[in-house]
Amino acid sequence: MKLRLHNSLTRRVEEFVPLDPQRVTMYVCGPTVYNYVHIGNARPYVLFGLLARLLRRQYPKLVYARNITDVDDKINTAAAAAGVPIATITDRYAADFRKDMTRLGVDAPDVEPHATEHIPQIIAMCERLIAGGHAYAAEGHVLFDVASFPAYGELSGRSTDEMIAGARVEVAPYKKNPADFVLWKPSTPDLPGWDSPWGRGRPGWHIECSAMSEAHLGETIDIHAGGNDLMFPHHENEIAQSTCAHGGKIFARYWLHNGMLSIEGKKMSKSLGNTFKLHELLEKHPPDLLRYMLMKAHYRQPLDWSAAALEQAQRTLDGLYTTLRDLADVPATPADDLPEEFLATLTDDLNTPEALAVLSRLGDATRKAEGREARQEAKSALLGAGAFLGLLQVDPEVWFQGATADSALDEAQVQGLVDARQAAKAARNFAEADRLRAELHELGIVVEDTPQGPRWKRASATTATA
RNA sequence: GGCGGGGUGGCAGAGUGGUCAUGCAGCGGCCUGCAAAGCCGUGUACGCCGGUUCGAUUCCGACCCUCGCCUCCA
Repeated sequence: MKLRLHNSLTRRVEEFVPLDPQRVTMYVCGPTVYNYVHIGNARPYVLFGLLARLLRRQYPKLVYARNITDVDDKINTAAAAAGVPIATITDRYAADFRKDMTRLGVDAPDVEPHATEHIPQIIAMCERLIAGGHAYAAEGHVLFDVASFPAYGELSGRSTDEMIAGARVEVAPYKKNPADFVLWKPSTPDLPGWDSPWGRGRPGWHIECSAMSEAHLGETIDIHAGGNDLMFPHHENEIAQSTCAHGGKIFARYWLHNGMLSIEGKKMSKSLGNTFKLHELLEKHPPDLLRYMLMKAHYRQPLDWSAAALEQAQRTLDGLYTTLRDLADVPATPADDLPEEFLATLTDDLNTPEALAVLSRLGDATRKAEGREARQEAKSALLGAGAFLGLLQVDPEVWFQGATADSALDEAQVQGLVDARQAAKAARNFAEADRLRAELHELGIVVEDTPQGPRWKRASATTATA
């Protein structure tokens, strides 16, 4: 398996060669837990979670870290507004985050470091940077000295000069250079803080990832991933801190960035407030649908979340589940051996749209397979590929008939109508049978006659606008 | 203004120097009491203009349009 990944550092797709196959390391920037995560946040966790799965097949010793940032000004604001300690806020939303990830079928990372549990490492890193001439203390702050790191701006393709020239933010008087950024900042008594050589304070935004990454994965890691909105300044600053703290050693060898989600064609962001909370979507839609939506476009491309797209995805999944339903009598378990063609799509820079195309072909092949063995094999392959993507593991009957949040069905009532229609048909009273079918249709139920008798399902259009 | 993505058939969305993406929707047919599901078949797709080439949607250049980042954000 040759894995190829797009490296933001070189802006090219490169073959992935780990530094040490016995210990492959990956770090994904996790959530800042001051609120529920939205569907856009979920994209990197689903996609890079899939990458971790893929890597683990070849490198069982993978160490995948996804942090929780639990100290931050937005958390302070939320805690102050609620009149509670920040831990009340962060514990709650971190727990919700984990729960939602589980529901979404995202594997837990190997390590889930919390920023507040790495304050000593953060302080130590600040001290090292100061000692190395890459940072300076001023008025209770510790600032990174951008001028001390000539490679600053390499990831995002900006030069320090440009950034200084184009600085739009008000420059704090204690900064040597407008582009210098905060590693540590002072806290007032009402804010959370820790004792440090520079007085009571708290970490800046970027330093925690550098410290946690170092603590759990080492000085040089193989893969660092996150949303492309983090490329600047967050990742740029991480590179600066870590590289300088480690005597110039490369920080992350492959940088992966996912594209942003939009909502009905409009930019989605927390600041604009047009976000869909993941936990709310999970109330309305099966995890399969949410995952399918996130995998439908390549991870580096922008992805528009819309009611129309949700509807299309629902129908596509219905089609695959119809195949599984039609082959319910074929015993099969998800195959561990993934079809070569399927694996090839994913190892090609995680081309999930191609993978989904292959999934459709596998569905087609499953439906067309003849003979007991061939049918079993085909179905196993379909289920196996589906399982890898986190799809198609629901019982088809549950998929089509199971209760959902927006419509609590009276199954006995439905069954009664279906039976009555069957009786009418047997009596060749087709007018009555059609009337009953129409009545079922009113309930959002579609009846299908099969050689084994009638079966029913919810109409696909159950995909309510999110 | 700087940096970086995009413009593909009705919609979504891959990909390729010359044969099919795939899904959804549509249309015709088979099947069906009628449907549904399934099956078979079906569509002058690659922003615009030049260039390279035997041949470009795919490579090069210009242009137009669009999105994101440059400030908290996955």
